[in-house]
Amino acid sequence: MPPRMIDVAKRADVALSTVSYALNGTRPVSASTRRRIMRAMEELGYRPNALARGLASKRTRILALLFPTPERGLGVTEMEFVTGAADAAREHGYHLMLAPSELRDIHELEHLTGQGLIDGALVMEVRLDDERVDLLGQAGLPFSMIGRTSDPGTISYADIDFEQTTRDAIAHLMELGHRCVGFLNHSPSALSVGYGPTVRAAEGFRRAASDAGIAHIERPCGDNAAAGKAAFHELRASSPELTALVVMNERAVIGVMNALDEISWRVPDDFSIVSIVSSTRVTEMMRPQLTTLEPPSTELGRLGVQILLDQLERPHDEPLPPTQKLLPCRLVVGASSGPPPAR
Amino acid sequence: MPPRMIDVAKRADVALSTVSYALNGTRPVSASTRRRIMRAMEELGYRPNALARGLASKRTRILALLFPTPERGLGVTEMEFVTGAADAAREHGYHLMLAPSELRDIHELEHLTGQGLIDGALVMEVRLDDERVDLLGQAGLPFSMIGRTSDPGTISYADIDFEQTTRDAIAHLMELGHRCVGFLNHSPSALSVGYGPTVRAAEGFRRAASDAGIAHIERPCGDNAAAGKAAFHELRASSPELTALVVMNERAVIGVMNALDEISWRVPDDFSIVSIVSSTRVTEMMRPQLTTLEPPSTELGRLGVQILLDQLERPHDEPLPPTQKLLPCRLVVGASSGPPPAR
DNA sequence: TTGTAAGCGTTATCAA
DNA sequence: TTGATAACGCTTACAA
Repeated sequence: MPPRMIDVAKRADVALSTVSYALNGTRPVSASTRRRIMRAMEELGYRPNALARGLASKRTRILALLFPTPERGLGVTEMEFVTGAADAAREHGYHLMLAPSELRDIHELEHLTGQGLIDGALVMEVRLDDERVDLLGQAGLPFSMIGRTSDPGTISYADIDFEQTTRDAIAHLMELGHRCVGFLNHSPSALSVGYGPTVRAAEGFRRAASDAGIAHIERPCGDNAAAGKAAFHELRASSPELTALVVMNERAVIGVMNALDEISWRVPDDFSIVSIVSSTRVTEMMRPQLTTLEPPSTELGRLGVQILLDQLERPHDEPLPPTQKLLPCRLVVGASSGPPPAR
Repeated sequence: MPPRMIDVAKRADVALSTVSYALNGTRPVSASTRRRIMRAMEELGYRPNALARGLASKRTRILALLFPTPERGLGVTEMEFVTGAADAAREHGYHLMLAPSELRDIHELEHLTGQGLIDGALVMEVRLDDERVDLLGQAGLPFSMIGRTSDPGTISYADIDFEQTTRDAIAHLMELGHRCVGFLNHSPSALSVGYGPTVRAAEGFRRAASDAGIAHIERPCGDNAAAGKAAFHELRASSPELTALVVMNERAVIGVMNALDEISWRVPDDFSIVSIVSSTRVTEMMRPQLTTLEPPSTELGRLGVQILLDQLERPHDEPLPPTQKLLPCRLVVGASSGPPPAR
């Protein structure tokens, strides 16, 4: 029912193929015929059929976004990955398809790649050792990651610079005078499955603390308020000299605040808190507003797509050096960090 | 390079079409040939090409999710719409494509619908009067809404029951003894562009208050803490008898809490707050934890897809009564609502 | 129950 | 600079 290319061709009085060439610029077309063709297209309200085009050209201009949906649901940061990626894709004339892939059903991934529906994939929530990445590699499907495996090799990625982020958090606290800073991480299970951010933040903190010449006290912590509260109490019992905490756990940090309340410590007078890799959308909701190292989530989403498209649109014979980028978090000073108490 | 249907046919020693019929169940195939075909498919690792299938059958099994990205970004609730929709789509063997559509670029929508790429669309963030909805209607593309226009007619939708939600909020507060309850809504601009939830919540609150025989005091409010704070002070100045506030504005509610702090009022002893249509993911982060009417976001996303698929998979000759569903929010009692003070 | 063949709407090769 | 026409990989009448 919608006009086809042949209809345009007839109306412009040219061959079908000429319309195709005019449309794609794959071959020179004289200015006058091009004009006629364009007019015909306008008049008919012609839109090229994406399926037919994809079938014939073997390029669909569709990208897949692989995102697992963890038990707890996704947060603001993840939403920003998605919108950033979707925006970037659109700007480049691509579509973004959502592929909710649990790590378990690798079959769905095979299904997806085998369908010939997508030109490439963007992988979110990457683990240090990630089957999906292996599979995509085997499938020969171009892809990039938001995050990275332990050994990315020649795979392109955009990730947060956790080394820098933990360093910045410690530096901020040391400038304020703190000399004993703890680190509250994500859950033990995130750590044990090798979730990238969890592992790298721990390593980064360790190194940064050691470089700064301060003791490093760290703990994983369940992703909920109760766990955060318990963790704080334990941390304080075992390390009473602690004057500040770097927290990479949005759900637990509230528990820490509650624990402080319980012992009538005020933030930041008696204790300082810096939340890392958490959106200000969230930390603004807390009182006092948390000092935060905010991840460039939207930017990471955009970058992930750009990196992928670089691969896709590079001529196949050229060498393709992977693009691997680490972006820093931005320090947003709130009201949860101040000089240590004179105890 | 990947195996095609003809390869399967040859290996199973049947005609190409028989493979197709076996695959789709469009026509009876004897058990034995079907077995041979299945085996051949397995052995070859055959995956049907989605593009070719779509081109020939005029059905792609791809759904579009239309979501505008407002200035402030999307929140947890919106993310849940997305994951719910994506999950439901996958369960039914469909793909979900993200179409970040600003209201302005109606052209992109035309582009999308004209491409023959999608079977139907799911529209998010619907306004009372929404061009996108009009356009989809004209384009003849099946679609459903999460939310609804002022006059949905025969368009299928799943939306929050704002009437019920505001009623529940007021009922909760009245049970506690409150007799003068105010309502803090979204921004004036959301109201003026006719954003569905904003308008309906206001209407719902008005009716519920009137039915309950209490005064209704309401105000729109900018989506940020400063505006929330100012709004509270103004509200209190003009209506000093207020003992509680129903708030449908996640970003402003923190400002209200700050304002209460300023005048040394404690929550809930001196003043109660009920946050409506906001995720517990967010209200759990606040101290005291807010009493909330939590929207069934994931469910709405799922339902939106199901409703759409009902339309799509119904035989075209049958009459198709639209499915229009309103879902209630769930009351989660936190620590921000209690009996009114004995002033 | 199975086979044959005509599309589906493009791209891209080969000629002119 | 342009035109025919063979793929692309499948669905679906129409025949047998």
